[in-house]
Amino acid sequence: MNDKIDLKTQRVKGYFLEAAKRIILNEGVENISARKVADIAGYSYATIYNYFKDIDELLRETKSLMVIDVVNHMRDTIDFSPGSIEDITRLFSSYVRYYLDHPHIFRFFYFYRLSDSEASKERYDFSALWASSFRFLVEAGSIRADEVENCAKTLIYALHGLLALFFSGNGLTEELLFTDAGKIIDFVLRR
Amino acid sequence: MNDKIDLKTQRVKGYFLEAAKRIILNEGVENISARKVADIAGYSYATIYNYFKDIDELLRETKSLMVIDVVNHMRDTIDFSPGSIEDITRLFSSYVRYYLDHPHIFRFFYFYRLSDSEASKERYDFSALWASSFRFLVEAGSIRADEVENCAKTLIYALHGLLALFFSGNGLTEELLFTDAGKIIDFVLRR
DNA sequence: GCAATATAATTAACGGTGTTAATAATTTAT
DNA sequence: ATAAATTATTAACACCGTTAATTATATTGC
Repeated sequence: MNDKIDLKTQRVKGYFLEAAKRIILNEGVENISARKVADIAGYSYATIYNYFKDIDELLRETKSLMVIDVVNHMRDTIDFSPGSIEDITRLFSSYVRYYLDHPHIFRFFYFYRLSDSEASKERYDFSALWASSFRFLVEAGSIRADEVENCAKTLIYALHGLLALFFSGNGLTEELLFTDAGKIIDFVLRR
Repeated sequence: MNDKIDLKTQRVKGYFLEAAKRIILNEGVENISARKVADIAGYSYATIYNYFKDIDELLRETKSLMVIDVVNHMRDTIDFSPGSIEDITRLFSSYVRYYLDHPHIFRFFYFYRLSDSEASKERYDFSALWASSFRFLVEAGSIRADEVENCAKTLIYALHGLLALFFSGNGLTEELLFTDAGKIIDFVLRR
């Protein structure tokens, strides 16, 4: 009986989470509000507080769902076993392109501060995944085996820095973003 | 006569700007409000709108002032003519340390989205400044002359990526930030 | 099936926000 | 000193997150 209640509870929570996701995707997290979420979900605004402690908790759970979405998308569309530097460039370009196509997602993930909690301690360490993609460079003699991790880290952080700078609106244009990204990938991998 | 009016206008604007700066520095931009700013400045909240189109304009001008402050601070405290890789490491460490000591400034500069305007097109391109700091590495034979710019860019973007990731609250600890920063600086400059 | 109970959803309200219009106070010009 | 222009203030509006009290719905025991 309790599991039936849980099922219903989870369903209603899902309505709110889906609504929040839609608003963030279309309008950005800065344009979300309890009223809007409740409207789309088909409930009154105060009902949210029967399922979430506050808006922050709603946003945290929404983020968890959206992270899964992004990871799935990356897995499906990006080839993580490159065989050449051009492949790696394409790989990183896809990554950058994804966030350029979905600016609200980037800004929600990396610019919007959720209050700290247990859940926020989840850390997704992709450096191992990236590093494995770089193995072929060792065999090709481009970099030493013990440099793989640092090489991957340098690239990831630099690209994230470029993206963050671009979305912060401090004057970095999309064109400059791509030329600098290319320069950096070249510099790190090809010298 | 008109310049006297302008002087007074600029003075009152300054009171609001100083108030905004103080709040951002102490509480962060997310805790600013027209009422708070006016309170500190010693005016009523609606008076702001005689001097600024809206809060966004107030924040944009506040940011301009704060950028000048940061640039001055960097000029005064950082030695931009390093003679060794250790010096460069120290240089970047100071840069990182500054923002770790002033998280509200970083978040205001890079996480808070001001609506686009003419003023927001100001772009501060530091890469030339950084690049000049790297000249000695060419003479020392560490990197080629045509690599200086890419080398500087890689480092700056990577460090900014690290900082952005840290302040976004996605699980990067201060400890990991410093170890990774060290690894990256080593990887880029020393191999 | 019906009453009692527990659960869920709603409305009303509070103190906060940015912003505007109407009003009051002050300074400037004649 | 009075008229005009400028500056500052208060009142109001529509929005926000959140809580308490109230209503509606569903579940339980008989």
